[in-house]
Amino acid sequence: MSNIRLKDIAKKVGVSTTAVCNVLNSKPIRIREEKRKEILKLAEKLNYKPDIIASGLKNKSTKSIGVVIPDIRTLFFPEIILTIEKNIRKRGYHTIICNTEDNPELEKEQIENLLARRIDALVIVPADGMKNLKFFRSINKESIPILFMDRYNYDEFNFVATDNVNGAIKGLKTLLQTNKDLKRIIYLGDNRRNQSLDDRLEGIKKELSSNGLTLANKDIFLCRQERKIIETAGYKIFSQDLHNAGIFLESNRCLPGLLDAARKFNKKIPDDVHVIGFDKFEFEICSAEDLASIKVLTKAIPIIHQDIRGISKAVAEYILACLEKHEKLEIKLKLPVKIEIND
Amino acid sequence: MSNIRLKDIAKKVGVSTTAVCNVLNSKPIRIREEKRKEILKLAEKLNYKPDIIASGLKNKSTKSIGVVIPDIRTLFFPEIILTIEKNIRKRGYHTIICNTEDNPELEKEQIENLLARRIDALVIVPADGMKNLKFFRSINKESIPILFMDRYNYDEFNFVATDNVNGAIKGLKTLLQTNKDLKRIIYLGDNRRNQSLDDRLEGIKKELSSNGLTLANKDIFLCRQERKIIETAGYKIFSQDLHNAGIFLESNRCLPGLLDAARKFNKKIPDDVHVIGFDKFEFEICSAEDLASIKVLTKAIPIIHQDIRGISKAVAEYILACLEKHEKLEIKLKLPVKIEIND
DNA sequence: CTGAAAGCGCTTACAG
DNA sequence: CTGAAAGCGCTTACAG
Repeated sequence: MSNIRLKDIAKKVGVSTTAVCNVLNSKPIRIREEKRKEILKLAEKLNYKPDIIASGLKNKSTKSIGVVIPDIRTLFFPEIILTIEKNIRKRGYHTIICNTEDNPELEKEQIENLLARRIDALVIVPADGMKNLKFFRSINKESIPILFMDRYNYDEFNFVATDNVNGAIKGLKTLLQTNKDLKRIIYLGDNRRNQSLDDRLEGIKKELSSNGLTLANKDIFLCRQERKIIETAGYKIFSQDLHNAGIFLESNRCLPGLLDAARKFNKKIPDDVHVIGFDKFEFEICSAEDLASIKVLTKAIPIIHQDIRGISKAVAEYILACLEKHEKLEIKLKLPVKIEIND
Repeated sequence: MSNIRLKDIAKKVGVSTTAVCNVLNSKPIRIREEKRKEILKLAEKLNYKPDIIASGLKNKSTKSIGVVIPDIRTLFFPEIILTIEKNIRKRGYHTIICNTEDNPELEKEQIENLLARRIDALVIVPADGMKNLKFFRSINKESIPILFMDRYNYDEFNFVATDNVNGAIKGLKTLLQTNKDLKRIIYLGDNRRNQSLDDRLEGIKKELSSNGLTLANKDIFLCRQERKIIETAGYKIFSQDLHNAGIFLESNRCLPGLLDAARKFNKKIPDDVHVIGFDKFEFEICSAEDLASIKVLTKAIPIIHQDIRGISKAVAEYILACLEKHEKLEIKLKLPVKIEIND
């Protein structure tokens, strides 16, 4: 295939590589029309593809965007990445995806590697509560645009994310409407905190207080997001009187564990307690227990959907705009959620 | 950060870039020990990272592996990619992932772009029944190792995949054991065929014939893998007498649609008919209907698991071996499945 | 033991 | 209008 170089085409047509390069990159025509056509035809015929590595070395642009995420095995990130990819592909850019396993050391290693690959821009979903803050500060001085996604830090960095405060508020409002007698919220979330998650918690507190209610500390359950551990937290929840209570899930990833717990306590959702949470969820049905747990649900729960498409598009557009203008534009974008009520 | 070049270090230490390059790449020591240490210390201090692009241009190695898959939004591929990545990262390699949307034209475009990026090796899950066969033949002559994954073509290309014939046989055996009266199999699969899927079909035919049974043509349902369309196919299935019949799913991706159909016909699984299929599946519960459909299952169905970890590891090991030996080794690997019976 | 020089393939400022 | 030459940063065969 394309081991064809500019030089090869130049030799065959009998012009300089300069000429060929100019023609193929449609630089102002400084060559006889006849030669120009000949070059284009030959390039076509030989299926010439410029060596992106070589042109990258010269141009300081590799036409690639680094995307650093915690884990690709989710519902959330593949969707986002696919959309980003689609949007930047048209302009000749590719993504290089790196997983950090939510581990700051690996994150640093991955980012350093991406920088050594001379990526043109960097999109980061920072690991573990942004433990690499100092490192992020240092790379933020780099010349390439750096954008945080999904998780953020208000003041220092550019970001595109969900409006988590208002998302949580909207979710809680839905819950309050469904259950007029609601007097108490139980909050179930992750024990690894970051600004996005704290914002959800804050939203709940805020909206409760506008309703003359408060979120008791004992009603905040933060634990590692593993099914068994969530189930254990669920025991504490379901052993209480849940009359007039509702459960707010920081993420619906909590749901399988919560259902496991409900099943053991013979509770039904939403019959015994109303639940709402962020993000769509899928239930992997691999065992009799899974099947039993799913039957705890007598109605689908309402879902707070993040605007995945909106986030992806904003990210792609921002990156392309920066690269086009050769400038690190400013962006602090928080996108609204949509509530899906599943009746 | 690292805009530090070899030249910079050389200048500061007072040696040639050659010397610095040799030291940092631990080439046979041809330099005073004292200088060597000085170079290493300074590189460390300045956090020198060699420019992978520049070294790539010279070495013809970019330390990156292209991975071309139909769609990253599945359960299957993210898991595989993550494992491949983990295994090649140790040796300094990265993956560049491309989605083809199962579209041969896009696939060709993506691969050409990867080649222009001078990737060191290419892993392909070919789109749409290997429509790009000719193209694959032409790139297979390239100097870099090319490996097919998951989907294959027996004779021409190297591959790592599941042993689909025997996987289907094993699955059918399980079904026959569960239901001793089984006399008939209904096969539900994809209408976009490829060797992997044909092998599953073949396995079923083979095993049926060893049991003195046959797969009737009217019992083979091949359709587009969309929930609504599968549901319609399901109508035809469930309107029949399913006494002594079992359903074999080419992929459990069919399951939601099949459950939708079963629900409308008021059938239960496995009470009314036993089902088995390839791959684990997740059910997205977004509506009352989803919830109703899931309740068609009174027991979790047995699952034919592909050896995802085995596939990923074999892929990574093959690639690394080729790159180490500078040779395109041969591999035609079919890995056995595992049956998970969910009691 | 050490370094100057050429070269990977593309690009561009500059000289004709 | 056209092309020779220098350079991106790293690497290596070669000359000292």
